[in-house]
Amino acid sequence: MPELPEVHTIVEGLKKSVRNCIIKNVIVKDERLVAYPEKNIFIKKAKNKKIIDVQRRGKYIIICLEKNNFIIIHLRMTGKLVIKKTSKPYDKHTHIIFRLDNKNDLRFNNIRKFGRVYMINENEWDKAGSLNKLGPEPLDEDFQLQDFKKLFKNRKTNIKALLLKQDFIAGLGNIYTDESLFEAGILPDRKADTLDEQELEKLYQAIQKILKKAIKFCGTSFSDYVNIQGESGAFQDKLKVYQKTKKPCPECGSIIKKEKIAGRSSHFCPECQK
DNA sequence: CGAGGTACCTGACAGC
DNA sequence: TGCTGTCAGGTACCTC
Repeated sequence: MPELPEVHTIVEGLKKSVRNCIIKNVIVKDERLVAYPEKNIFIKKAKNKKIIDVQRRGKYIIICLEKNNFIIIHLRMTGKLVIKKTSKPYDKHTHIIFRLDNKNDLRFNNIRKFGRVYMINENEWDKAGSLNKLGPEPLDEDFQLQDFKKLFKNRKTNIKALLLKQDFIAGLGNIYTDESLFEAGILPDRKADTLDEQELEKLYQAIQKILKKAIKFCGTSFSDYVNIQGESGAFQDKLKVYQKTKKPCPECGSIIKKEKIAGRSSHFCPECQK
């Protein structure tokens, strides 16, 4: 489900709802989702630990526990985190339950079971998927235009594939790459080394603008909800090309096209994007 | 290293 | 109604 703005929204919700709670128990209904360490060790390590804070890096959710332990969650395609009263029955797709000390559960729902959780200490960042290999945060204040331009040195692949690579830049997924490329007027199959200085600047500005706007609207929800209380985001109403195949471009009226690029369906305006 | 394909899963929807 | 095929917001792993 989620890209950077959705994960950001979820993390903000988690800060309000689980900070200072103690994890009393963990119930794992499908151990495939526990990537590290082994299920029983995971449960043992999480038990009776206090949640100090919740943070985000790329699309990873980082739940900071006392004693420098961290629960890392990646939602992948269909993952959701919800707060439910402990007394409420589980959803069909609830696979991991963190039972808290305030009569609430933090539940990890995951239709397609692609999501993963990790439990690490301060020396185990390399155990949490590709968390320690992520590229820069696009909204980091220190991430300036010149840093963005530097990333493009010697990169020859198409721009869509590059923006989707989490070790190139963190947090962008299929929605926001398509929307950012439209905003910047760049076709998704352009080779990265053909972008001129002006186009790189437009793309840098577009990514910032789109992500900030999506965060403001609490992300994009299609059939799913986004935030921890089950409320929808609203950015889906602001999308200009993503899932607008055969609809008129909001800028020029041309028909929006969809093509498979970098293995993902890519939406673009053949007139506005060059 | 880069690029491209496939695997992992379930459900929704289109077309017959 | 029900079958089949395709598609889905992501990433890991394999091969060339």
